[in-house]
Amino acid sequence: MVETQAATSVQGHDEDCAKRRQIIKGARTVFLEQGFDGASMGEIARAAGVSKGTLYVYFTDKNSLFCEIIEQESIAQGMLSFDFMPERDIETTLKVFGTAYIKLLCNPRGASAIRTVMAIAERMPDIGRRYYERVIANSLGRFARYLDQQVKSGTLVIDNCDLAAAQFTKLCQATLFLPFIFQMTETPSSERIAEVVDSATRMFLAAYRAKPDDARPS
Amino acid sequence: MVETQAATSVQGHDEDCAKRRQIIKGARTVFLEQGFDGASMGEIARAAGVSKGTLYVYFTDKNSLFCEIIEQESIAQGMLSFDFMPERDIETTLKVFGTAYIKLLCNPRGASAIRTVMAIAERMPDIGRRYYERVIANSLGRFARYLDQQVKSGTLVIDNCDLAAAQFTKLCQATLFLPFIFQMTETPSSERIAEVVDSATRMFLAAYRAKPDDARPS
Amino acid sequence: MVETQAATSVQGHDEDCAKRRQIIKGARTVFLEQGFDGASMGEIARAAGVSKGTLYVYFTDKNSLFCEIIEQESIAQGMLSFDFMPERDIETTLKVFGTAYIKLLCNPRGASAIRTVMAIAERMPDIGRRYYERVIANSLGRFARYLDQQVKSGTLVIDNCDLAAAQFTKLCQATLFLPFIFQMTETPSSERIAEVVDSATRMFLAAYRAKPDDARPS
Amino acid sequence: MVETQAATSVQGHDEDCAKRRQIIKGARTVFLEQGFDGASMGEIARAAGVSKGTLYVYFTDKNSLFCEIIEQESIAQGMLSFDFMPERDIETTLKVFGTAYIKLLCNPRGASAIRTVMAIAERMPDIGRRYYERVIANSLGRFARYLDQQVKSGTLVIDNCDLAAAQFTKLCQATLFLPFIFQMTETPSSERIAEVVDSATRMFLAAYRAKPDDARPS
DNA sequence: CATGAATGAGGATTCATTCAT
DNA sequence: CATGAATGAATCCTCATTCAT
Repeated sequence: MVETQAATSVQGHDEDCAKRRQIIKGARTVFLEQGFDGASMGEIARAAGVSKGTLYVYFTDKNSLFCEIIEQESIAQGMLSFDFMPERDIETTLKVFGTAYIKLLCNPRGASAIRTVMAIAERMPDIGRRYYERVIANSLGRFARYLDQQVKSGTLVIDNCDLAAAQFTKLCQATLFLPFIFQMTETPSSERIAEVVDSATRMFLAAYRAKPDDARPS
Repeated sequence: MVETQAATSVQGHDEDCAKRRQIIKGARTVFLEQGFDGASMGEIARAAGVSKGTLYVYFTDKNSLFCEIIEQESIAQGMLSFDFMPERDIETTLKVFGTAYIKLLCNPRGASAIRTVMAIAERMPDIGRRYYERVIANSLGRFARYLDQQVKSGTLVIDNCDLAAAQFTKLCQATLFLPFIFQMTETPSSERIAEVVDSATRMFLAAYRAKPDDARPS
Repeated sequence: MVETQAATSVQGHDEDCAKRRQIIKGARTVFLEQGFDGASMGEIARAAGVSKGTLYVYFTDKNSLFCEIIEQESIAQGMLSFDFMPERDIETTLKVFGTAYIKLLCNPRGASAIRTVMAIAERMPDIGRRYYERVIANSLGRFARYLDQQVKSGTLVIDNCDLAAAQFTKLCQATLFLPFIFQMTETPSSERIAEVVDSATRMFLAAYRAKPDDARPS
Repeated sequence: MVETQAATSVQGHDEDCAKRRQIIKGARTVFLEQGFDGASMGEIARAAGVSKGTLYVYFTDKNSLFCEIIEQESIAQGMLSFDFMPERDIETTLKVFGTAYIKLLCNPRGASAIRTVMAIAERMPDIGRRYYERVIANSLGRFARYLDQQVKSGTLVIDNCDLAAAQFTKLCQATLFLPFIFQMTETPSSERIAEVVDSATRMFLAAYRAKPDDARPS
């Protein structure tokens, strides 16, 4: 109510007023738990602690509320990104990245988002694409560029860095992701993650690390 | 309602009479195309060419019909399995298996099933688990046993064959599976599949093929 | 349940089975009493003695139920038509027709239909047009053709029979129709109707009856 | 909220302060365009350029706002009335009046008002009655009094001037009003109006003009 | 007074399920 | 057994109305 805030508080219910955030929070819970069809606007309203009518003050319909949730979720996950510090040795970098990546994928929230988006991707392809681009392609792209640098600096020998990036992330998922997403296990322990990521790193480096002979072909 | 029918009508409707199969066929189409919530019993009845009432003669409710579909689908996919001919050289075996595996995963039917089950796994965890066991763990298990044999026969050196099996299948998915399931691309071409599977095979063998030195440590 | 009926009973819920008629009856009451927007599907269901769901078995939506009501109503009113017996003397014919016409217009049911259709004509022009053609233009047209005959037979001298027909029906409405439709009065008594129709007839004949001189211009 | 405004804000909101007029203007547009049920308070607020809350400062509810609109509209139309200059010859007077009357009835605004009121008359009979009295009975009454004068001055011979007044206005509507209100045609052209009004005038005078013989029966 | 955010009752519509035939 | 008409609960969404500021 003071002048310093006046400029931003005028904006009405379009940006990020408290109610809107409150709704989004409730909707995220319900949508990610129940999926698009499983979630009802009534339940969302209850979860958010507002009336059903209020939902429609902030979002034109169920669809657009859902899109907003996925959008935010994908931005949030896309931002959680991984610093590839070029000066650090490759092995450590791979392990740190792989571990962080798996922890993102194999926790209840990340898995819910993936499941929910995957489920709806056939009927709402745009949602699927946006999510893929924001969350998956984005990390993968940054990782691929890191690999590029390493190739240029002679540490690695890789033909197709995009493929290599995908390969590494896939290797890290090995026995962890699918069992988790199909509800076979709880979130994997740090030990199991470390084990799988170590193996992935070894395999990756075995395939792509520059050999001494490569460097000195003369 | 007359006696002439009594004999046949006694047998019950529990096994696999034609009507039941007909219903399952229609339901599979609709469930896999639309997902659990998207499918309506009316549409299923229409697709199966029976009345809505008949659905309830064979299945107690929508839920149990869905379970049956997924059960059958998972059995069907689990049966489509891969012959690991021990006499064939490893490289070829890996490539043949990898290619078949990806073709199974990245075609509309396989993807629909995975999507559908993944989507529901949070609300119906049993379904998720059964599917995983039947379809994924099953193939993976057989592949792991094949690797075991190869380890025993000295062709490969693998510490954890379950992990290795998962690694190979994951490597084969590298750049193919997710873009497909998130609707970024159509079913990948044979060429692209071959490329990715070849790279996976190379990487796998680089890591796990027995080196000449390994064999003669004595 | 006997064979003689088999052929017609097959038709399902498309033609005029009892339920459908029952729904239409209830819907007519409610729609004509409350107008399109004022009527709720719940109230219609209650008035028809069926469940809300049943309404949608027979009609795709509120709109099409409404159209059906108006269609039927307009057909019913259009069929109530007026015999113009050429052999009867004109004066009697006009009085009989005028009286019947006003009784149609100025009774609760006819008025409700006109009101309801008029109200919706701006948003659903097709409904307005169909109703006008079926109910109004139809009677008017037949009356105009009767006048034509009388002109040809020398009894009347009329330049524009369509205009004349409209004029007569309007004259008959004089002080009756609007007060009734705006709820100023109950259905007018036969005496009042006779009075107005007599006056209309006199005026019409004063303007259009062939004078003796017209017939013998020689 | 400061004292400077106190003085003016005391006067209450009952009469015709600017805000109130502003609301009425917006509401008229929306109500006449969409009908009572079709109009939403939100749209009215938008059309009036005030907040929804303000509507309820000036009017207790939607109903009473609607009544006010119809009231004002009926007054406005009732005032648009027709000067019956006694010195002008009857034929001209009738033609001028008939033409003005039809132009009032058969233009979008007049038609909207009639349609709107007619539509609601069954559910809100008072509204119907007030409108009839103000708009229809009023013009008709003044016209009837004019006819009275003409009867007294010997120009016309009319038994029931109220009936005659209604007859003339009805004759003028002949082929024009109903087709227009049922959306069969656009606003009729001046030529068509002139044609119908001329015919009405001729017919009216043929029936009611004093004949030379009438005047000198003695 | 003026606002507009918030409400919740009510409306149209869908759909899993039942039941008389 | 097979049917399909009938149901009514549940869903999304709208809108008149209220109230704190």
